[in-house]
Amino acid sequence: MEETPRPAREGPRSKKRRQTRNRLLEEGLALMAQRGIHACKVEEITRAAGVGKGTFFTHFKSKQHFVAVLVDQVLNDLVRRVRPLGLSPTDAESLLAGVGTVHLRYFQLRPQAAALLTQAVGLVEHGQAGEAIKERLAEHLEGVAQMLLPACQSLGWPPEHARELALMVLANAVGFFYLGAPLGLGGDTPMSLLDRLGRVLARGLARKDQPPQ
Amino acid sequence: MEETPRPAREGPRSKKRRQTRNRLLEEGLALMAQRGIHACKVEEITRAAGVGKGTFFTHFKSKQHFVAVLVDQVLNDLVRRVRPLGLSPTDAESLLAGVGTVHLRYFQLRPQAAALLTQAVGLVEHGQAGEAIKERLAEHLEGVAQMLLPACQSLGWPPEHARELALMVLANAVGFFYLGAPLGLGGDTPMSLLDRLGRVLARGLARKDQPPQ
Amino acid sequence: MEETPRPAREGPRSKKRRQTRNRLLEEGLALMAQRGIHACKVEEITRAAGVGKGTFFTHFKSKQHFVAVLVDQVLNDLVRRVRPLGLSPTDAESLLAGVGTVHLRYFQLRPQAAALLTQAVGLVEHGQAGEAIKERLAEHLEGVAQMLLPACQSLGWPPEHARELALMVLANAVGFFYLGAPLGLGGDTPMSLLDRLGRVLARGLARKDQPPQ
Amino acid sequence: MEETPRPAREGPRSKKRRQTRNRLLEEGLALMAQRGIHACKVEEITRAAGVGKGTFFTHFKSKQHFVAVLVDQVLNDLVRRVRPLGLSPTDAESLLAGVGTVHLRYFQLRPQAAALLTQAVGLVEHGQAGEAIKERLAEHLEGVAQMLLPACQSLGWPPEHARELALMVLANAVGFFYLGAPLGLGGDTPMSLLDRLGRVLARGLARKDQPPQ
DNA sequence: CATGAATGAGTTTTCATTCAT
DNA sequence: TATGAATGAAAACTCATTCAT
Repeated sequence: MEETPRPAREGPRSKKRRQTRNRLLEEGLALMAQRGIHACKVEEITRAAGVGKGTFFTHFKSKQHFVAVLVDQVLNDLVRRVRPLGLSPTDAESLLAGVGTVHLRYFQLRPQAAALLTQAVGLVEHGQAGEAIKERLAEHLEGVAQMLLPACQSLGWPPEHARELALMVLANAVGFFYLGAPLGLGGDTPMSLLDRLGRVLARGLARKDQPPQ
Repeated sequence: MEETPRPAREGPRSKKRRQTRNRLLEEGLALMAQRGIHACKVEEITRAAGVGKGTFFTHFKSKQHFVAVLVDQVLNDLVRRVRPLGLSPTDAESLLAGVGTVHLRYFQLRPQAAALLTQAVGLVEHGQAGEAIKERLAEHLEGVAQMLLPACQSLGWPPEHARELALMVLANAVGFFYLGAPLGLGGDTPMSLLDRLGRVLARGLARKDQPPQ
Repeated sequence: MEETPRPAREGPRSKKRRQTRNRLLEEGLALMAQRGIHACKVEEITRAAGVGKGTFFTHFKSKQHFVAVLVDQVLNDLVRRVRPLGLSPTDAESLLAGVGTVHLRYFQLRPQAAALLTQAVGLVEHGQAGEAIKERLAEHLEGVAQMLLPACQSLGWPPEHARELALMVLANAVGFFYLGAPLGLGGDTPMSLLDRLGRVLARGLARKDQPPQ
Repeated sequence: MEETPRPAREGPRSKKRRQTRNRLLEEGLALMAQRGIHACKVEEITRAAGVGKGTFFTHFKSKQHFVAVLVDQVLNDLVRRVRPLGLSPTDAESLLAGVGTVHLRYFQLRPQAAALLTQAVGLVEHGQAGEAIKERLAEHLEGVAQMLLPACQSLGWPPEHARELALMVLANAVGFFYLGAPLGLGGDTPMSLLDRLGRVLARGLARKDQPPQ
């Protein structure tokens, strides 16, 4: 992932080439999020990027691989904000709250990323690019789960289900903004409320369970 | 929504016709969830339902309308489980916890429903059927928001943002199982953990905010 | 081969359907022979047959399968003329001469068939349809070889190389008219000469070898 | 034909350039014979020759012209073996037998040449390069026909049909190895049998025609 | 000259939808 | 009403060819 697909060679003079590639990714993310992965045609992307149709396929083996690269980028970007939280040691609740809040803020500012991730999941069963997406997603969740692992114990959450915790955090944020977007919900939610939602998981788990009845 | 498109009259004698329609919806939901709305072809659905391809279009104006009907059904079904919680008065936390838990349980048992709702959102901008889906979704959230309204006050949640609360509950459940499914997450989560997650929103909100530091 | 590919069911009322299929094959053979298999586009064939482009693919899984069916037809047709010669017992030379002459006459009258067979060989390595073509061709040669088997002995031709004999007869005729066509050769060769050429293989083999010099 | 297209002058110093050109032709012949003229992409050829894609077009005006050059080369090569037979005077039968045998041997050793010639015929109607191929082929046959002319009389073959004789000899050999190749026939035919086949035309024609029945 | 990045015309194939039977 | 044959608009992708470096 993330490397040039056809010929891996990246000449030094081709700074322009990389710029084109980035423009394609940028415009592609925007268009796919806006109109849907399927409704968005390759030619639209190239037109938006100001290059010929064929150019797309010199950068990406297929439309699906393009999506896979996009997913990879988004997750890399996301993890860059999340990881730091795991480095400075805090109590379990603060850690989880931080992670939740960062997720919500991230996708509030980038509803495109939420749209992309959600729709990309639909490709997971189709072709090798789909497989790549699936693996990347699994890897990401695994990473976040590792981060949350220390918190599990003090929250009384079984560590073998840490991945579900990570999933819940992601699904929360992604789902909220993906479902909300077309309904005009989520985008304008005040940050104070959003933060409160972000902390909710942590707080809810932290509170001592009363006898379940 | 929910009415036969071409001839609006639903003859009482044609029980078989309704059966066919239901079989189409049933198989369609399964196939669309499994293979994706786009990858699932009309002919696959009719074949699975044991009818000719043309029959599909005597029941549904288009493939998109079919999806709209499916969405309508799913939301009707969901609301049928949720509504009762709003009728017997309880405290805010219990109400919200109940709603959350019901959502999670519902979609754990029906990952198809989660897949359908998520993918249907991608159609929202396309055509009149998309519009219908959007409206139905908005209406649904509005309904749940109404239900949660009484809880808002005691939780200190601004009532004009009740819809966001409803959205969060739905997004939680739908996202968790839709993203989790291809990764093998969520489906096997023990009910005890799931319930804990279901209550999390309620508990997290209920807990008194300490001074934010 | 030779059967409807997608859905094998052939309703009784659809005589028209089979007519369409035949028209496609007919026009396809003509166009492919004239302009080359590659240069001949599917849409040209359907246009010539007076049907929509999509119709082609309801009859044939792909363009290559179409060619495979065509090859099958041509070989069936050819064998229908050749086989009778093997039934009435004659001497080796007459048998071989007859087979050679029939081949030449056949392809003189049907240069399209020669063009098709030749070009179809070029597809042999590509895809499953290519495989089918290859097998059909092998089967055909095997059949002719069987026919020629009795003649081998009296001609002193090793029976395990009977297939080469069959190949030579076919290659002769096909090559002659395929290479000759664009040069204006072959088509007008008087039948008397053609027959002489047809007998040539038989006579040449029949003649006792003098001590090789 | 045979001259470099863009700049017709063949600088004496650029030996390397000619080497590159030859490598392209060599690899091109091999690849086109192996995978088919159409399936073989320009880039494959340049890659095999170890040069950049653009280089191809500095040597050849187009892919089709490349094929034309290849055809020209093959025929030149072939004629180099055939011509000597016409110089030392022999009887008609020996001449024809020699020509036939040389053809068969030539293409048995060079199935690539057979494949190329056959497929090149398919280009004959397309573009100016096709025209060039056609003319080169006609010229070649004319040449061989001239060679065979003296034999015609004593064989009782009408001299105005000498070109058909030449065509038959070529078609024989080319067809045999082109059709045979994918079926595994021809390549291993023992030389003794091959020579017998090569002489067949001569012998068959030489024998006095009995009253045709 | 050599190169490989860019290009877009061109092709096969798919599939929702229509409609005659 | 049910059917499945026919349709053609689309869309991804290919690849010979051009051209700036």
